[in-house]
Amino acid sequence: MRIVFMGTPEYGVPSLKAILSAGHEVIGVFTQPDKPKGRGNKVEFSPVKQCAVEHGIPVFQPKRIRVDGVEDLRALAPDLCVTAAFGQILSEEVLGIPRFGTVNVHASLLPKYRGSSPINWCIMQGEKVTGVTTMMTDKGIDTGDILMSRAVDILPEETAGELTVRMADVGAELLAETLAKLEKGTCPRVPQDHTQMSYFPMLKKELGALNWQKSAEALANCVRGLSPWPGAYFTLQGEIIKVWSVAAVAGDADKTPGTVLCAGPKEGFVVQCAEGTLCIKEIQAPGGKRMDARDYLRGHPLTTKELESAGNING
RNA sequence: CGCGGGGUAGAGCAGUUUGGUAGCUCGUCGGGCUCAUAACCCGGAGGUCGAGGGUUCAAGUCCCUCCCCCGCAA
Repeated sequence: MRIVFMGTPEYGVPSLKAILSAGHEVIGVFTQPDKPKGRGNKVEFSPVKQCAVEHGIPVFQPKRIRVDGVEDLRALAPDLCVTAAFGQILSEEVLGIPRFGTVNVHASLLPKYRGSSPINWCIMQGEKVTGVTTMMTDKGIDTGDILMSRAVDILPEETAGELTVRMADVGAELLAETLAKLEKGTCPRVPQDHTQMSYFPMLKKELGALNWQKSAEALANCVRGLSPWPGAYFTLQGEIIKVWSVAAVAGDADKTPGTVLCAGPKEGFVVQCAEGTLCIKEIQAPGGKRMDARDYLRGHPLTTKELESAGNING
């Protein structure tokens, strides 16, 4: 088939490669425009664009595909469009261009976890299992008919970043199978059970503020689910401390949530939560690099006063 | 040339403003004390202060160049 692929971050790359190695003709790749990125504001290609360039595939980078990408897409006259974390919403006009429609590789078991960051939200909600779903895109957000899906276990300590890498591969496999079945005309297609749906919004920085009024368990999920981006954090002595890894410990110390129970190179860094206590393992101070919380405390000792007053440490 | 923080002992930091023989916490090694310890006491090793050049009687500290790390914004 003549396929147009749309995707942007790392997550989409395995899917693009899967389409290619399945022998399909990828006649164009749409990806987000190049933007100055990172330190020094250097312009960098998106991972998907990089892959496309390596394979000599024409790249299109409209600011808004439904406005200034329509003509390019129409000119390509694709049989099918495939999207995987493209980052733009397709209009009905765009969806109407490919003969056989548009297939999306979504990183959740639909109709649960619709939205742009399903992997993060699954972990934050404490899910043990998630999955990938291939679906026909329609005008709603992740509301189209389901083609195929495959479950993926969420490992106990797994971060969103790590899980994303695995999901991208599973998604690529599932996509290959879906395309094969579509070609043969044997692909299942069932509408979503909209009564079972859930939708989660885009990630915001503020989501990472650790709220000690929650349980240690919930906070641990939050840290995992927001790693590596946007990251969880709390403030200490006026500085934002990014939290990379923690461990929820059962048992209460009968203190106000937010109280630092201990903080030292030997004792470790433990904070009282609404339920249970949270051992803070890896942190990162402004301008510094990621390090063991105990290493940080060697150079930044907390006074007894700070140790005993709740509220000195908060989101 | 987007904004900013930083590179000092194995680890984390102070010291740089007001140049003058390098310090703290921890680890490590040796010894001691204790039923015991994330405990305590005594002693020791370990640093070309990111690199190069300059100013000076004297540079971690002042000036110039370069390399590397990190955060924000996007």
